[in-house]
Amino acid sequence: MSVKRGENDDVSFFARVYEVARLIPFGRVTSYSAIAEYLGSKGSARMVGWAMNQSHFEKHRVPAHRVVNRQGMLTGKHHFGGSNLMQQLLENEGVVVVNDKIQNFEKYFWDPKKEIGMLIR
DNA sequence: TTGCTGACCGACG
DNA sequence: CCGTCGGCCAGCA
Repeated sequence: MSVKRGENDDVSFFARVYEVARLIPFGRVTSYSAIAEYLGSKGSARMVGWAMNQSHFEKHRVPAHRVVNRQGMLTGKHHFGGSNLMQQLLENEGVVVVNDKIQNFEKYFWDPKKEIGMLIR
């Protein structure tokens, strides 16, 4: 009997990523690894990025532009139509981006493990 | 089933 | 500072 990896009782790994991504407040950003760590798979930041890639197929719009890498760099901007749309969206929310990198990243950083934990508490 | 890729991360030299 | 490598796991040929 094969074991299905990445799937849980009701929600798949991807669905969880989308769910967390939608919880990111306006004007806030987080990282792939932060989401991965929140989901219990710290080393699977790549899967979060892959999920973001597939997020465009989701009915509800996922704020993928609020998800960047550990350094606060817009590594996934190339997947937003090929232009600097990702940067435009972030700046529209008050986030300053210079040379594809978020300024004061720690200031805007939204840690799901921490923030959501405070909500449920 | 195997092998490769990928919007990442950390370690190593 | 820079390039390279291993680990992580889902999807695809």
